[in-house]
Amino acid sequence: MASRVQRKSAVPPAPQRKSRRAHGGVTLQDVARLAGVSPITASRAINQPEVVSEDTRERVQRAIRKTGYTPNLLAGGLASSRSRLVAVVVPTLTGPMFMETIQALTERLAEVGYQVMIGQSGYDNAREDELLSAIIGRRPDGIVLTGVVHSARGRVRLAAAGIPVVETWDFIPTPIDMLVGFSHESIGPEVATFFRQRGCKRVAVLSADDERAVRRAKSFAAAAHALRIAAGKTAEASCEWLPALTSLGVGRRGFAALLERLPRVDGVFCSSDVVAQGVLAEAQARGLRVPEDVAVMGFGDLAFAPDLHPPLTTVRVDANEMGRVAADLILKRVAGESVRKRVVDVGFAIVGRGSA
Amino acid sequence: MASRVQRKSAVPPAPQRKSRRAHGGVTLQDVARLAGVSPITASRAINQPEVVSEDTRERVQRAIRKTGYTPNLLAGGLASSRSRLVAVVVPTLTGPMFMETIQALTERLAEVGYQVMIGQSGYDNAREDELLSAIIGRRPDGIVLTGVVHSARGRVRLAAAGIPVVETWDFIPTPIDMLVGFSHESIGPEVATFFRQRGCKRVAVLSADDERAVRRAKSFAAAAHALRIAAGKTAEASCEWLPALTSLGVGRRGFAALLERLPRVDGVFCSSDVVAQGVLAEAQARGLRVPEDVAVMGFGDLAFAPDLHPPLTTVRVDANEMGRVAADLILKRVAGESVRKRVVDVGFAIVGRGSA
DNA sequence: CCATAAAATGATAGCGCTAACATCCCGGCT
DNA sequence: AGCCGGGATGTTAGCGCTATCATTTTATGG
Repeated sequence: MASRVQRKSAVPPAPQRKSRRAHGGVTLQDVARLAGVSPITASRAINQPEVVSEDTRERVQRAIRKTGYTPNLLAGGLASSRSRLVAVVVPTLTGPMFMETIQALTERLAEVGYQVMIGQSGYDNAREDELLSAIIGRRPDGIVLTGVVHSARGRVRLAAAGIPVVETWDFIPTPIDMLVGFSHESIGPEVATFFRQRGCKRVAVLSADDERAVRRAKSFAAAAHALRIAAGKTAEASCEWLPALTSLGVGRRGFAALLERLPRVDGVFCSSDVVAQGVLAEAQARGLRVPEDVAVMGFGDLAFAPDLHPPLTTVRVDANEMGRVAADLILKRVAGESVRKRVVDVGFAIVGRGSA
Repeated sequence: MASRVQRKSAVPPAPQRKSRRAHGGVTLQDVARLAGVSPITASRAINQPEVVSEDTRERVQRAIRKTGYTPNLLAGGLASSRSRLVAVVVPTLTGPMFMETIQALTERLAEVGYQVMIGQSGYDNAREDELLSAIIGRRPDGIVLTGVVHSARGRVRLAAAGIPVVETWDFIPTPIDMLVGFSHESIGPEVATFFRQRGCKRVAVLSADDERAVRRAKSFAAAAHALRIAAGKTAEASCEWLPALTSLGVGRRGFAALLERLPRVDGVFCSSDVVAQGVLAEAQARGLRVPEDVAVMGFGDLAFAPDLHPPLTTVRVDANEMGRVAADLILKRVAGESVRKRVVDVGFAIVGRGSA
């Protein structure tokens, strides 16, 4: 450490350098001093307990308890380039669809000391770039996208960031990195076939107009048309669109509108169980019997589905599984293991209950 | 640029010191070099654009775009002790109750470049300490608790951490720091009075057994008893308890159990709209007319409440407002302004609709 | 008893950024 | 000319932690 220009004149005895420590917080340094070891040993006692001696570990633990030390994960993350953070992007927090996935993800990650950061993309792609900056800037160890579409620009940025990315709730041929989801396009034909087996002759779909719901709806309408059980003249005519943020009321009014247009409809595929619940309510209010007059199929198999009246027939997707697998994929990557199966199809299943 | 110590003996040409830069990431240094300014000036161009000259700002911006630089917020947070992170603790992610608050909070904070980190406490207090460590370790600029509780030890730790804390969804005399919520105890009497005005003679409460719901239920039962309109012999006997994680089905079966015990009940206060929905379903299945045979009151005024059949009378609390105010309180604190009103009561309101 | 490997600990130098202070530059005023 | 004020920019030194390598201590065997 060479001093600079001045050398003579020992007048300023101590430069009394600044200290930015405003926090008054306890640092690893303090713990180490109290335990009588070097900071790095204290660090090891915390993060790799197996490499330090029993005795040392004890002393450090005691010092931690005495001082109430909480490691600064920002500093640790900066030094080790492991932030122990995983970012999740959801279109919206309200709406039970993705919550289960996030919950499973959060729990799995919490087990190994990881936290989850949430970003809301909204259903428009406007603020997306900003959101990406916020996320990438935090240098998370992984990013989980809940089926969000992304601009080409966004996809490139994500890929370039060198952060493990898991896309969920969808199935596309070219994921940014990894993917765990299911094919929305495969659902339509299966549901259409199910309706035909149940004897429906004029089915329609009541769907939110967010991107994935639209794909389910269109594949359904096309299949129904091909099977000659579509209620409308064309596939498109058999679709009734709802705003992306659905609720029971939206479903209810949507069904009313659908009946207006296609009074003889005898089967409805809904883009979510919430919408289906609205259809059930409207049907009941109009004295339509379910499933005799109109069969109703939901999507999601949410908690309330089996308790509806009649119990809701619906398409189940394993939201939990997606969360767990997404967590595992990221953790595996972080651990340096290479992931062979970068694309996982969790599939779906039609759960036949009373409503169809 | 002074070379260092060695001068003679050019044998070891370069000490070839380690470089931990595994990321290959672009740093502020790179941007600064490209823009022809010092790193600190580049930093200012980003964070305090108003203090640098127009020309410099432009050059830095261009360099950022060219390199695809994304600031490392971990490093920035460490250096400035401002993490631009706010942690939220919820009992559970599923369940729509708190989501609206978190959504509002997230949106407000995103506007000013803050992110939200989520922690799940679960309804038991076991992992709480671990969760607190994880949160405090991240050095968030604020912590939002949905619901107070928390072990004495936890409260002390939070207070000691020196981080602004906002408790929400409750109202207690001695918050850790700040609070925005409403009094659960005040709700019971108002609802009881409402039932009496509606002419109910034998009311009961069907409630989840999480801490705050219990307080609402007990205050209601006590008030109903005092008004002599309780269905049970004692206040406690007028309560039917449900597990904390409620669903439509749980509410439905809970109501069935309640009817078993108190067949002549003519008014039910439910701990959430979801439970109320179950009650409505069960009533319908049994041919009980609502509100003629039994009046039903929910709690939360969730999105579906007005669309139920009959429309649900319920207690509304402004979940959005709580999120917004919580965000504002924290931001104000972060900005160094002192907060005079550290306790905000957002109140509640009974929304009379068809079910009671 | 000493060589040798293995285990435990320590010294050093950053990770990428910003606070605090220092310097420079330029116009305006005496 | 000389000095002052203030805006723009630069220098220095960390923030609190850990990767890397160096050193010390301990176990092991010949």
